[in-house]
Amino acid sequence: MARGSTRPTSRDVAHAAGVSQAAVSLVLGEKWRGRVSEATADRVRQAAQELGYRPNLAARNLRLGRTRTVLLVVPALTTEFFAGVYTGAARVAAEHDFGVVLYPSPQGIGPARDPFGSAPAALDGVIASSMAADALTAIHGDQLPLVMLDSDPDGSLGAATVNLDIRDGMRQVAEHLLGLGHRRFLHLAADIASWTFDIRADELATRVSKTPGAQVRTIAAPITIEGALTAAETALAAPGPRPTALVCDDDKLAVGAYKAARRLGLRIPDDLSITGVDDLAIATAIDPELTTVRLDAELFGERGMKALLTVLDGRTPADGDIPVELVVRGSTAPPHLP
Amino acid sequence: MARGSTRPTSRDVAHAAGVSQAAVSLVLGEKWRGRVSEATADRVRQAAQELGYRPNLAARNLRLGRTRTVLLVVPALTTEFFAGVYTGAARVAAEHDFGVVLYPSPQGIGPARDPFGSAPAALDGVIASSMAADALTAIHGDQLPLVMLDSDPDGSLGAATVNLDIRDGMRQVAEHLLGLGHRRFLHLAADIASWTFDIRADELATRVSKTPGAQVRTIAAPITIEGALTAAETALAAPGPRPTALVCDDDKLAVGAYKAARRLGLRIPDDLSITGVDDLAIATAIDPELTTVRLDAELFGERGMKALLTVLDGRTPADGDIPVELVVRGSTAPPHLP
DNA sequence: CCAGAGCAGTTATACGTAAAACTTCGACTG
DNA sequence: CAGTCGAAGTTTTACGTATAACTGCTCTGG
Repeated sequence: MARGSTRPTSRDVAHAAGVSQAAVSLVLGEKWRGRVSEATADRVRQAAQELGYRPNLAARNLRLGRTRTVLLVVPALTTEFFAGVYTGAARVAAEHDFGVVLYPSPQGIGPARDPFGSAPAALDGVIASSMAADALTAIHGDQLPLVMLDSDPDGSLGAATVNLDIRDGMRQVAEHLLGLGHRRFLHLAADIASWTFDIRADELATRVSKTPGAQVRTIAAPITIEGALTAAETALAAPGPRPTALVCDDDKLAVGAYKAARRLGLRIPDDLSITGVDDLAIATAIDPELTTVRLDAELFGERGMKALLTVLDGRTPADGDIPVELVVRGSTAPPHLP
Repeated sequence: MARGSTRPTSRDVAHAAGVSQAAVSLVLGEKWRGRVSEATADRVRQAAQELGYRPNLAARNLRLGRTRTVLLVVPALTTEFFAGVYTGAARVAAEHDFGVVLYPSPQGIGPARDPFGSAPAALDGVIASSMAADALTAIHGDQLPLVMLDSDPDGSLGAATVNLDIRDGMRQVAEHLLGLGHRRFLHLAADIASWTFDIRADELATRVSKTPGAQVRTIAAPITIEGALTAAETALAAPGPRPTALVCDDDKLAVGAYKAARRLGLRIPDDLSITGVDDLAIATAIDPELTTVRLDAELFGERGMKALLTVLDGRTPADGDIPVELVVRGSTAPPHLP
């Protein structure tokens, strides 16, 4: 109060309590057992309370060389999926007295100024989605303990990986549709180079090729409703026998596919079965509701944070993919025989 | 390199370049005009490059007492709306060499450990959505320069405000529906206490009450599809004359209303006209497409950041609401006469 | 009666940076 | 030729914290 408008420091608290700055640090750091008397500790806490003291993080971070803060790098925040990942990661972080800061890979902001350009000094580690891998170089995460989400375990040198078992998810989709009798597949793929999408394509192709008479064609589209709409419309309107099942890499693409089908006068699921991946809110907002692979985003975030904490602890995280589950709804049915 | 695995400091660079640490700071801080010769500056830059030097942010922040980092506080990241706000804010921030960090008001994480508990020392300012006002106390934003988004200009003591002209948006909705001939309105309101929703209710009630024979009933629901579905279903199934127009506080609520209508066998827009607010992706994903009030989220973020920069500059930001626009689509039509 | 051991603190230092204040030296001015 | 000035640095200090190392002081056991 006496020093104008600057925030009180531990020295101010010390002065108010009639002790040294070191004593304040000991008491507030909960490291005072056997060093400071109960009575003095009370005085210190009282003084800190009255002055509204809060430690200066910059100073603490400098002193300790650690920040108990990790960065979560995600693709542009376009869906609630990464909101779930954040929630899970933040929950586990809180249990270990860590904080999580979000860095959505900026669209159109460019590398002009990246807020974490020199952040390795201010962060203890990074959790990054492989879909935002491009942002990683800008962030210089190389110097930091790093956990990759949904990334090729072999390709990510040294970094720990936490993956959803998306291969199994795609297996479930393929078996569901093949079991219904579908043979002509169209795969509406995301046009992003990422392990998680490569796996989808690979698994679908593998399963289909094992079934006699079944075939799959793949088209790529940007993960936006409009992009998917355009791509699906041209593919479905193409000459030759029309596919009876449209497998989409995620729910957004599926929504675009719905719109394409509507434009072409195709009925779902009678003329065309459609599946997605994610199980976002839109999956049940559309009519008919979407058959899709449910991904547990929160668990994904939790596992990512736990893995990072393990790395920070100097140990190697055990791996093991996170199971996923096919949710069958109204957008899939046996194909109409021509 | 010689010092083991620790990151190089400005002192290491100085040693490598054969100058003092101060010289390094001058050169790299671009403050060396007339203080250091061109040749020496080159040597310093070269050495920094070779060592891979990057300044320690904690030390810099401590020294300067500023961080050029602001915090954006948003409600739980459930829609792409706040992704747009972030994008806009980050773009303006980048132009001024600032960084933006996201703090999604945690759901279910509780105040156990909030990563910004003592952050005032590590942040220069805060931009907060009024929908996340509860998180603000946890963040102790009171001590920091603060800009509120969509908050009551009178109620937010001292803090600057940036608002969407949502009152005008609701006026457009009301006039559109009244013009179509609707007289029995149901208002599906968000159950969050926030200026931006209060204004919606107030404006709608005002406009409707000015029209002879028109009336509006209001029900509140959580801003989730399920919550809206339940609330809308009970309200629409209630005895008495059914409303012909359902005005929703945002697009998510509208999606819930669509599902309720579908369950009750009501056709949109023949039996029921529905409107939303936001113009999210789902607005055009559903069938029929939703008549809604388009909010320019990116512009909102830009204006918020600009206002904060003005405050940080010691000046008072000029206000002026951001215009919004009604987008008429297929979910509204004249009421069927009974 | 004195060595040693707790107790209850204090003093001093380091983290890495930015910048104010100082130094050195040659060139120029009156 | 004394004095001044500018260039090109260097030395020093401060930011606020955490903690290692130190200081008295009081007991206690042998």
